[in-house]
Amino acid sequence: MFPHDLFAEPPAPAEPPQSAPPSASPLLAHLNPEQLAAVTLPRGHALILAGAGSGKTRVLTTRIAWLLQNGYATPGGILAVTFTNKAAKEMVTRLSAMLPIQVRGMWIGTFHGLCNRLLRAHHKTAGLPQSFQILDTQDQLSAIKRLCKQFNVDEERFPPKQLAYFIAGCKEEGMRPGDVPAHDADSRKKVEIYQLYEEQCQREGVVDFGELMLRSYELLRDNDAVRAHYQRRFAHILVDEFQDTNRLQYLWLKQMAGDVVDGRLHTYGSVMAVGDDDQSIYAFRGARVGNMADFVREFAVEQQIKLEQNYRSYSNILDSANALISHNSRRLGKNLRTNQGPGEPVRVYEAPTDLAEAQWMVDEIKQLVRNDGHARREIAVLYRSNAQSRVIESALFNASVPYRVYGGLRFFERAEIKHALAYLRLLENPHDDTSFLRVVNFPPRGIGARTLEVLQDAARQAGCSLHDAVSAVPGKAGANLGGFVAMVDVLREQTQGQNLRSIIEQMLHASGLVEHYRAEKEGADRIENLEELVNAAESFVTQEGFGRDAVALPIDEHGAPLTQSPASQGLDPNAPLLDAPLPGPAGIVDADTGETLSPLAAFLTHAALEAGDNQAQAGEDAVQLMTVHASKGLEFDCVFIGGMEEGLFPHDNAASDRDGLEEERRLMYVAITRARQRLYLSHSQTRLLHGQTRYNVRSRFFDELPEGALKWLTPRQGGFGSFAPDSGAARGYPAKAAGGFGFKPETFASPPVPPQKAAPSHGLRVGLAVFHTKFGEGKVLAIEGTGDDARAQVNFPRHGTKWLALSVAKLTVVE
DNA sequence: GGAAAGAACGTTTTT
DNA sequence: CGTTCTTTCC
Repeated sequence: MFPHDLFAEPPAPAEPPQSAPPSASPLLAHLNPEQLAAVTLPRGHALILAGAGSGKTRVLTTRIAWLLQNGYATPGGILAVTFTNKAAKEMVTRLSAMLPIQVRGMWIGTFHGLCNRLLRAHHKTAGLPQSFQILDTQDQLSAIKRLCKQFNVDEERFPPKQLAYFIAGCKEEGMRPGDVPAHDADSRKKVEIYQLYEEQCQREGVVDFGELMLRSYELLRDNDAVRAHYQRRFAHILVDEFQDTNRLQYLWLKQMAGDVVDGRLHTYGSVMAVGDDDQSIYAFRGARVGNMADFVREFAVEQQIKLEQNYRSYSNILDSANALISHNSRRLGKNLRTNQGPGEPVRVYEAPTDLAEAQWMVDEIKQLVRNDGHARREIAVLYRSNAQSRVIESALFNASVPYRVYGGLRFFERAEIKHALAYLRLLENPHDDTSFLRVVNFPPRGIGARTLEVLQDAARQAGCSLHDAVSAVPGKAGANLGGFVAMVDVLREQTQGQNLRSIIEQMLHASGLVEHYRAEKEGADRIENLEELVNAAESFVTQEGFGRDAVALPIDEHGAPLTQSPASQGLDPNAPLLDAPLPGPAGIVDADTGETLSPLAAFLTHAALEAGDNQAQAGEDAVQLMTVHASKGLEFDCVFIGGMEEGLFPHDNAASDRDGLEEERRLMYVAITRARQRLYLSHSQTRLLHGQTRYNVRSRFFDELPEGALKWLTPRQGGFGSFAPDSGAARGYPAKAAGGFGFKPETFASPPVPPQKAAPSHGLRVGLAVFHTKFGEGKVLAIEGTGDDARAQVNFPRHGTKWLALSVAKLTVVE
């Protein structure tokens, strides 16, 4: 443990000056005044509101470089947290380009990656085996399903997916089963399952993503010596994408930064949080924008800097983004500006069908490439939901335009890779029942559901893992099981002490995986992936990925820093900074024993925390297709945003409450601000969704864009556009039907919707104003189905958007 | 134990 | 409509 008196106080770093020094350093050249101010902030907590395209990452990395270069911080004193591995990598890359310093001593990584380091280092204190395995979302779900079967949970009433969501949600809020308020029978049952799930994970030595965060939070909270060590160590904590932090991550940061005494937070280092409340688009998975306000209050933040200069887009695009987002209430307030001219207008296209919309996109894309010389990789098509990509893909395919779809399965999530990893995990930890069950009969070796039931019963009776219960199963089934276990056990023996490559190769052979896929018709790709796994392991060992982890824990058994880089001795700004290899063994070090994590365990950790990228291959010149969410942080010369329709964007499931609608608007804001030069928005009157044709009105977001920045490529028709814009109250939208039909859809070429196969008996049309006895006046947004099944989506100013069965609801058309 | 037919479901997603 | 999971049947 860490006796307090053994903490050698690090040499007091010089205080950052109260006023910024002249930007003589080349580091600070080309920064605008706001950026410069942020980079050279004096000691103390700060919130940087960084608008889209305002040089956020640049500020963050330059800040770190500046602190180091001027001796205000040592590499060991830096903690920089991001959300994605990509962002962490980029920070490291940029930093190494700025300073000839080894970035190894710094803790730069994702929340989960850093939590993993903490837990490996202090696994005993945290109550975990040193080589605990990490469950990804898939693994977690199968663990829950298994639990439900074992305890006869009614999966109708408690769908495992929902339970997984519930458990993850609890952990994100920092709640253990005992902390969850449970007033009704249903929630009590859920909490009970949560409790059982935790016991199961603990027994098997596995942790899920939420547990990684929660467990390390508790480690800090409950262990004064550990907490004190890190608090003293990290003089500068920097957080990227702060608007995306959930409650638990905020609590974690607070523990890292200081202690609450008498209700007031006393901190050691300085926390710099960088974020943009307007780009908060992950509330649905627990992100709390409110953390920004809480941070300002609880940390008594005095320095708030807004980065509002945008270096990305022409002003027509930026004005559109600004105008749109101004319709949100509860903003911290920020307005992007640019020095560039207006640029091209934002083009708006209305298509009769989703097919036609896609065709229009393809035509425009071809022109952009042929006439304007844009690279295809600089053109992106963004959409709200993945289902929309299909039509666009086929249109691009038919026109032989190369394209690439982002998202989908990543490398380490592929079934064959997960199987291989399961075998490897069993080598590390035979009691990992999730992995056991995954591969016990894959490739098939005559172990069926019946046998496994018997085995699971036996294991439960004996209170042991499946591995240990195998001998309790009699007969031929038992023999088969015994064969499997023996194979894994022998493999473990044989590969002891061997290098990673040879371990994996032997596993692939002994498990029969390769042989199995060789016999399969579609197996060639899978075998290729398995070979790629060997390569991935190889490069993990040799490349810097493992090198970075190698110094994950630079402290010895007394808690003193192990890092003997010049940095930890206090940095001489004039001394040449060395990039010498660090002393000491490779691997993550145990804080108590000095033991290092085996390369295999480290690789498995890497596989769980970094699912591999699903990026387009560099060098490939293809049009980029992705969801708006996936586009965050990226930028393109030309951006198409399709499906700009009520029900899609804003999405049905989000448009009913104000918070949901505001998040949709932020999503649209993110989408718009991806574009550098050209922005194209489109919507379609009809769209095939779930096998049914839907009739959609164009999105209300069009009415929130500045008319002067837009160019309508098709005549505007009645719809949301003809209503008075809302007067602040999001719920009051659309205000009323007055003037809504000044334009007669019939006067234009496009057919009225819905098409008149047989005149619908209800006499409703999209866009009509209707009256409901209970909800009052509303506007028809969409109509689905025919006859008795027909239903209409109606927006009522005071009751929100509702789907009404026309055979039941009493609707009258308002003249 | 495995292939084939049927049912269910369909916002966004990183770790 | 298309995918994925489940059930069914051999």
